[in-house]
Amino acid sequence: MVASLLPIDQILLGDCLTMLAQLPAQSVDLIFADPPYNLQLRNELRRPDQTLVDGVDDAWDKFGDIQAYDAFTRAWLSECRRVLKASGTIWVIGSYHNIFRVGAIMMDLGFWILNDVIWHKTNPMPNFRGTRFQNATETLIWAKTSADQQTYTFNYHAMKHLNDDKQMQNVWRIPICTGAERIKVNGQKAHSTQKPEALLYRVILASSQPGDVVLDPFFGSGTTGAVAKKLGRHFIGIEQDPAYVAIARERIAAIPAPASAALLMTPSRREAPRVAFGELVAAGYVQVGERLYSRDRAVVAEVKADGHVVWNGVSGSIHAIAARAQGKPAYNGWEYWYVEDDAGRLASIDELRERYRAERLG
Amino acid sequence: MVASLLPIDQILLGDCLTMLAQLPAQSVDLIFADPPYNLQLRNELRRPDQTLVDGVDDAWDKFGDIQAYDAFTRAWLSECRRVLKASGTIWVIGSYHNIFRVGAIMMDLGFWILNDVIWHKTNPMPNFRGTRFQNATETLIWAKTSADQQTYTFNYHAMKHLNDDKQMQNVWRIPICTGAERIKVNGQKAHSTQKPEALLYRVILASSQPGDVVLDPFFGSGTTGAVAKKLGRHFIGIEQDPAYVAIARERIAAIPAPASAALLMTPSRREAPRVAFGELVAAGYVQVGERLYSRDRAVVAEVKADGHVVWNGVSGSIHAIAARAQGKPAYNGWEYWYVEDDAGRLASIDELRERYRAERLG
DNA sequence: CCAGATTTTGAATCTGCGG
DNA sequence: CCCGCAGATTCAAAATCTG
Repeated sequence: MVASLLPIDQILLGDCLTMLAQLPAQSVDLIFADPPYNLQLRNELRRPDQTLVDGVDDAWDKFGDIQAYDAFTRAWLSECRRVLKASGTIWVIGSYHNIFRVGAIMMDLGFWILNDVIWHKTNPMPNFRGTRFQNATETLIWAKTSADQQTYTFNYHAMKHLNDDKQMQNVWRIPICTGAERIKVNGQKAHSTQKPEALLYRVILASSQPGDVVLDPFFGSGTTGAVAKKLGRHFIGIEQDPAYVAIARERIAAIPAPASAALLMTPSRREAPRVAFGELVAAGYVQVGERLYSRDRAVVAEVKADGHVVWNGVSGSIHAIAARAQGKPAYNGWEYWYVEDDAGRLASIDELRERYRAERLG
Repeated sequence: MVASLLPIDQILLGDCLTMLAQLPAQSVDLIFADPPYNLQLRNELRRPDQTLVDGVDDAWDKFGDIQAYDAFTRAWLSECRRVLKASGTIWVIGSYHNIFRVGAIMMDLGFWILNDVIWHKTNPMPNFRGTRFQNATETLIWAKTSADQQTYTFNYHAMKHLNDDKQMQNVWRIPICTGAERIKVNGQKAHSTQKPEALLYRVILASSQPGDVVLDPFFGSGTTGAVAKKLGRHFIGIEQDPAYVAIARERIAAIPAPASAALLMTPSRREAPRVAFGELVAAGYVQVGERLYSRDRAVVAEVKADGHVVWNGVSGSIHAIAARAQGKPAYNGWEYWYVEDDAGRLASIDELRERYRAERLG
């Protein structure tokens, strides 16, 4: 739920640390942070045809020394940890110039890393000098607030669906932000490190629910806000440059209202209403005395009135008996047992449960 | 050149720090280090079929606390920096459990990072619990001894040739070590974390010359020595476990005199980029809530944010719903569904995929 | 002996709720 | 806090088995 005092769907103009300090503790569900990378470019870089590469030389990426960068990193990450709900998670993106320092500081502050996710760019800039491997990646760290944190949002099945129904890996092949998506002002890049919406799409879809509040303390051109709005999430942005704020406001305002909530959700099997096997018996979906079969019919059990089953004289839950019949320490009985229909075919009791849920539990 | 007092092509049995201290300063050309990752596994892990995962529970991966791990890391990296020639470079491999600490300490000691290289495993272990993204990577840091170091070995063209004559990226798709290459003792893994030779092949071929000395302070089963010998380099291994030393000695002794490098090369596999329908949604080629039509418009489905579609209240992949709508066991959804363009004409989603591939995947 | 089916396995910080 | 238990959860490649 949204706390009433939160500056929902707003961009706060000001210094990152100052503005973070004004947010209440444990108030946001998700944080995405794209901090300065502290690039240390020594000279201008030219392509083989001698044209100049337009690199990052913004004032916001200049720090006195590495200690100053560490201190700044520790400060904003500490504030983020305070502001994050107990159930929340944080994403931080960086490159090899800064991500190791960021990751070590996150661990020192108590964050517990869930994954390092590799953004593998499909169209990275070449290494013009032939002096190193082509740098085609940036790294995202996804973490919860502590090792002991019990629950956090991970829309496992949404990610699996996005990936052709196979478990999604921690390597994401996504193009850099170019073309119509890249915001330009007078023909120039409006922001030197604008992130692609496809990247935020995965971050937000994976680790938040519709209606959640997503905080981005380095809002820049507003990609986080734009995708949050498209996916029916609220956002809070912090940005110190008025020009970026103006660009982001205009960008987000132009986005139409999100699609219907149902299309934004991927229900988790874990959150489906729990059904005890005994409920199926009580409701007549399974009869007392009816036989349950393993898939190959080698194991046969009998249903008791209390929802337990009897096999070889042993009584127990569908799970306990399925485990015992296979000599395993545990087993999900819903996937093990079948009943015989009128035509003599086997039907899974998991399908019966699905039918019960649809017909009786809405 | 090889210093005469160096213990060339030998495995030194003993503690890593003690043995490193005995090596002369600026004496080796390349270091590859695979230190303990300090995994902190809390419970046993079982696969969905209840079989037990044989995890890493070796004594050598146990540290008192994170400070002890940092101190150890700083100590062996300092020694490595002393032992490395002014023209040498170092590789360190790790996972998200330790690589951020290792990277930060390397920077603190004065190492200058050249690349972070992602080992993208082609056959990683799944996340059996569905609680995170499948962890399919390990990270290598490649660094020179200081920012001011002028020269170092990088066989740019050898890498380019390995990669179908295109500049090699910092993402390497290599299988984990299995099959005949995986050393077994009494049918059990001889070492719990044996690295594939293909990985060391790239490391050594990229950053050393034939005749150079490659040092590995955590020698383990001796993959570094085996590949160094095959590629005509000298090695020095340090290993504290006599059992591992025996295994590595036998392994390396069985390797014949170096063959021509060309015979050892792993041909790079070119894979046609697989595109999930969800990618088109994430990239805005199809909108959330947009309608998909069968060719005759008799079947209409709606697009969800996760790339599944909804038809008659049933949700599933484009393939599953296309099959279901036709009463078939399976169907290729790419050939079944169409979207309506601005002029009201139907356009195949397969054409959209083609356009996406051309525009986004190069 | 071969093709196809089945089983095995891997550096993993891997559950949640109620009593 | 601990304990018990329902029940959700896997992919690619190699090895082994079967017909």
